Formats: sequence, structure tokens, C-alpha cells
Amino acid sequence: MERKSRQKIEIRNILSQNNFHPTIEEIHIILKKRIPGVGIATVYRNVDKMVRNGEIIRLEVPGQGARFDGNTEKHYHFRCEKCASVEDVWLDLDMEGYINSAPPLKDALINDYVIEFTGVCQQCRHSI
Amino acid sequence: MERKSRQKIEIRNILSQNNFHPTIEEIHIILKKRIPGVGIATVYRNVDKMVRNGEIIRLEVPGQGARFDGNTEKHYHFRCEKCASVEDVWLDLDMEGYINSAPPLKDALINDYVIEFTGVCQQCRHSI
DNA sequence: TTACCTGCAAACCGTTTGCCTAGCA
DNA sequence: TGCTAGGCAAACGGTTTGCAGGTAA
Repeated sequence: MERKSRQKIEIRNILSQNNFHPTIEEIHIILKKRIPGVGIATVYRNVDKMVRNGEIIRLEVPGQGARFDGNTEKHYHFRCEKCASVEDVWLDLDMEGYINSAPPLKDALINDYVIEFTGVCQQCRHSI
Repeated sequence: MERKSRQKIEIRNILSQNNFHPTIEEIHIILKKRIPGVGIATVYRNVDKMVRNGEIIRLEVPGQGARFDGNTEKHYHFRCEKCASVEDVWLDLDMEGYINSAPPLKDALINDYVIEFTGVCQQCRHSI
């Protein structure tokens, strides 16, 4: 049985912010302001559990640690190569046709797919 | 000036195999059969350089280390959640329209995008 | 009361780095 | 010969784990 700890509730609150994709470390920093003394292992354990439960999404970021997204509706992401920020991208795509026709996808059991755009965000683009 | 070492040439040979996406460790194991005593740092250094030169592509894999793909033509990947293998996926997609119209993409400078499908491959699906 | 959860610190493990030697140009 | 690349091992940094005490149900 899963219990509701104060730590878990606050982590969920942090991740429920819209278009916010913090790293474990960023979550930890914010969490410490609300619960001083909280350990980073607690963040890892809770976030891992939430990912396994499907409550949040894990975004892989090369080089740095992973980022997390509390919005589980199907959408995509853009990552800035300069400032490492991540932004939501909402596209109305239909992948089903491809999944059912293109090898090796049609012979496999496809559970999910992700699309990640990379480049330079508007902010970094204008601030040379 | 960049020199051609035996190590570098063999790593490139390994990565030029079609639909092959080894990890650093796998490259190292294969490389050791050809050049006994080669160190894993050599694999890291050469592979990093090749990625920076755009000769190969780095694929991020959650949990395990990255995988690498010697084919730089635009294509996508499917990763099996059971056996962790990666297969090429060739789709004739047109993303330009989305990139030029959907925020925040249209305000950013998009350099690239990746699509990764996940699920259970044909092999794992049939071998319960 | 009793699992589960937390904080702490050590362990882990993939990756990077420093240093010295080897070998290509 | 000069300078890049390699081998080795230590360092690094993010993540995981063991343990003892805390806490939700």
C-alpha cells in the first residue's frame, strides 16, 4: 500500500506546474524551501515511483540528468541547446498509420513514441 | 590536424555496420578482439569526436549508457523495452510544416528532431 | 502497531581527466 | 622530431542502496 508523505505531495505539487520540466536537482532545490532538510534520495525515490505509476513523464537529456514533466497528455518537447530549457510542443499528429505499416514497427508491439526537437530557443536566439 | 589511428579506423568500421546500434561497452568488447589491450577511454574519446564531427549519431537510452549509429541519413529508431535492442525506422515524414507553424517551434531555431518508438520487438514478443 | 517512508552516507557505475608513453605525419 | 592519440588509473557526478529512526494508516 502506498502512503501519502508530505514529501511526495509537495513533489507532485511542484511537477503540476504547467510547461515546467525540472531536473531532479531543481526539484530538490524547490522542495528544500518547503521542507528544509529533505534529502535528494527522497526526490529520486518519489520521482521514480511516479514515473513507474505513469503520473509523470521522464525526459532524457544528453549530458545532464533527466527532466520530468507532470503533464501526461500526449505532447512533444523542444530542448534549447544553449540554455538546456525544455518547452512543450503540441502537435496534432497521426502516427497510427505509420506504426501499422512501417517495418519494424508493424511487427513489434508499440507502446509509445516520443518526438524531441532541438535547437536554439527564442530567448537565446535574441540574446547573442 | 586529426590523425588516423588504428583504433579510430576500427571503431569507424564497427559503426559502419548496417542497423547496428552498440553501446560504448559493446564497441569496446568488439574492438578488443581486433586490438587487444585497447582502453575504454579510447573508445569514449573517439566516439565523442565522431559525434561532434557529425560522422555518427548518439542515441540516448534511459538507464543504460548511450548507443551510437553510424548511419547519418535522417531516420528514426525503435527501442525494445525488454531486450534494449534498437532498430532503424524509416518513415517519410514532413515535419517542416509543423516546425514553421507550431509554437514554440516557429519562434525558435530548430536544428534537428528525433523520433523514438518504444515497445516490445518481434523477437521478445514471440518468446514469452 | 506495522509496513512504508525518510535522511544520511556510502556504494555504484558510466564517463571524464591527467599524466606519461607510443606512434603517426 | 613534434604533436596527436592511446593506455592506465584516479577522479567525477549523477543515481542507487543499506540502514536506522520516523510516520502515516
